[in-house]
Amino acid sequence: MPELPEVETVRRGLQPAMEGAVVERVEQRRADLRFPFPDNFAARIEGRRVTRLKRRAKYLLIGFDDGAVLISHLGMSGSYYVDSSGTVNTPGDFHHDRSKNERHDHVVFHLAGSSGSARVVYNDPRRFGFMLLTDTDGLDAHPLIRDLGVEPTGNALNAAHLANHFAGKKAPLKAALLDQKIIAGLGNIYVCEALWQARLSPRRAAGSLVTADGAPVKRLEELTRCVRSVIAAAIEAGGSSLRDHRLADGTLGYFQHSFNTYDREAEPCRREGCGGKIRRIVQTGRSTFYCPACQR
DNA sequence: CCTTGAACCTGGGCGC
DNA sequence: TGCGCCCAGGTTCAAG
Repeated sequence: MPELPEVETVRRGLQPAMEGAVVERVEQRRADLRFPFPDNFAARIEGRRVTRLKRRAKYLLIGFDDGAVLISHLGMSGSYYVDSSGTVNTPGDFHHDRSKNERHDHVVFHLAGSSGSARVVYNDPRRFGFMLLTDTDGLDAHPLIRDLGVEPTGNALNAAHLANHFAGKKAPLKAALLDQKIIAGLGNIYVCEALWQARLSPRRAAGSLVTADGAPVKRLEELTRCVRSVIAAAIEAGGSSLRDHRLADGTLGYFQHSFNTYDREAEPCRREGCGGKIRRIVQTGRSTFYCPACQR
């Protein structure tokens, strides 16, 4: 469940259980996910206190009291869940049926916190996710972090930044917005949704939104606002829950009910007075959903 | 430089 | 019921 809003939702869900807690034991149940685990992975974390839970783009960053940082990426199917049944006040509502998935519980963090013990479990059927270790000082220079573009939250994302990167680009807007070196954290769903909001065709060349002297045109400013608002709304809704993925606290995000394009092929466009039909095309090997009638 | 396609994995849905 | 095919929220690497 992994675009930026989902990872941010995971971060918020894990924070109460993890921040300030001591990792007493780590069960690493296989040698690799997408990449091999770091050498002595469990040993390097056991006994450490979690100081901070952060996020950069789609990366979850778990900081420890010795300066170590665990970089966790959820790939396509990674998820975390918290089992706090050792605590006094157990919500108890997260005990949904996980039986068929348990064989994909690859890592279990056993935590001791101020309010009792908890297990944080990482589950990932397709194993496109991974965990790596670095340290706070080296984090910004880490190859996975170094080249990331701006966060689509906050002020870093603005039309001038996009104009710089879009100028002269023939690549379609869909591809340009998915490029993590320009904006970090957008994925297939939210790119489709932002383009619908901005009434822009995913097939339009990115460079067509930049003037000859490199300035953003009005519609690029509008696109910037749409990207920011779609991401903000999705975070607010707790992300999207597809294919029954759960959030860290066992609940479901509900932004999928707000989709205007994603997975709505042949359904009517929801724009007032448009009357068009959502179409599915394939761009760079991935589905794009859009309304050819109102997105130009 | 750029764009495209395949690869990495498992599981769910659909047509036959 | 079963099999084969297509599809899935991501990223990387090779080839043209």
